[in-house]
Amino acid sequence: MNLNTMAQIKTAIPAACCTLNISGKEQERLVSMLKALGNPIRFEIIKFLVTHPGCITGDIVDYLPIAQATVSQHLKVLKDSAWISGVIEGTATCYQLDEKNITWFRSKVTDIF
Amino acid sequence: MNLNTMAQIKTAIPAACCTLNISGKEQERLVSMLKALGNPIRFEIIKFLVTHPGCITGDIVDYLPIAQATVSQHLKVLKDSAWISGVIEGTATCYQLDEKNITWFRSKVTDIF
DNA sequence: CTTGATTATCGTAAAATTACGATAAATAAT
DNA sequence: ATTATTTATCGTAATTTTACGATAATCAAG
Repeated sequence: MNLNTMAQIKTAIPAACCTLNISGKEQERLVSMLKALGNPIRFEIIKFLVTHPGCITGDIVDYLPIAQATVSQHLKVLKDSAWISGVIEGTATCYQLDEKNITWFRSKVTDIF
Repeated sequence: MNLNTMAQIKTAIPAACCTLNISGKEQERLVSMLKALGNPIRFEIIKFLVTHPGCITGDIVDYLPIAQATVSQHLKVLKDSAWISGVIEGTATCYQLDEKNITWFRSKVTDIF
């Protein structure tokens, strides 16, 4: 195959703006993170944690217009998808961004898009 | 405020790995895109379109293990969130990635994460 | 030990999503 | 004109998500 043929192929099948070169468990993990963040309340929680690292559940409950039980449920989704981690401190739980996984998310998105 | 005070603040409130500097309509748009992509079937459709640009609905239906009506519904979600665009060609519809919006998505993610 | 504070979980209701078959609409082919 | 092809939409069922109050569990404070 010479350069001319390559050029023809490039004309026939234009290069996409992204590769989406991902599969298997990595893809599942990424889709899970996308799904978790694709909710307005959970997105706000992540934003809040940027400016309030190590805050406790009650702080987030005070900030949001929804019930404590619902906030706890959203926190669980964010924890399960590895956006955040929680550290039990006495009777409270301190939450913070899971920087390692967020870095992974960022690099995966920039890799495949 | 001198450098010493700055250092103290930096110790007290460590810089987060991300800024999440987004709000309003932009945030809504991003959350909508995240939500749409946070579904295994729709993620597969986007992957398929990378290697099959301009393919028609029927091609995607053949590729996926779900009914035509369901595929059409997923395509609508992807269209509404601007991941893809469709061009009617006779009785068929050709779909392709919405490169402009995908580029916007990529740059927003790299901006705020 | 009792009380108060904090949070996760349970049970459940409401809303949204996902899925399908059937059908309609639009165009192409005969 | 009739028939075939293709896709979107409608109606609806099943599943999942989201939300809430009530409760249980855990620890701190008195």
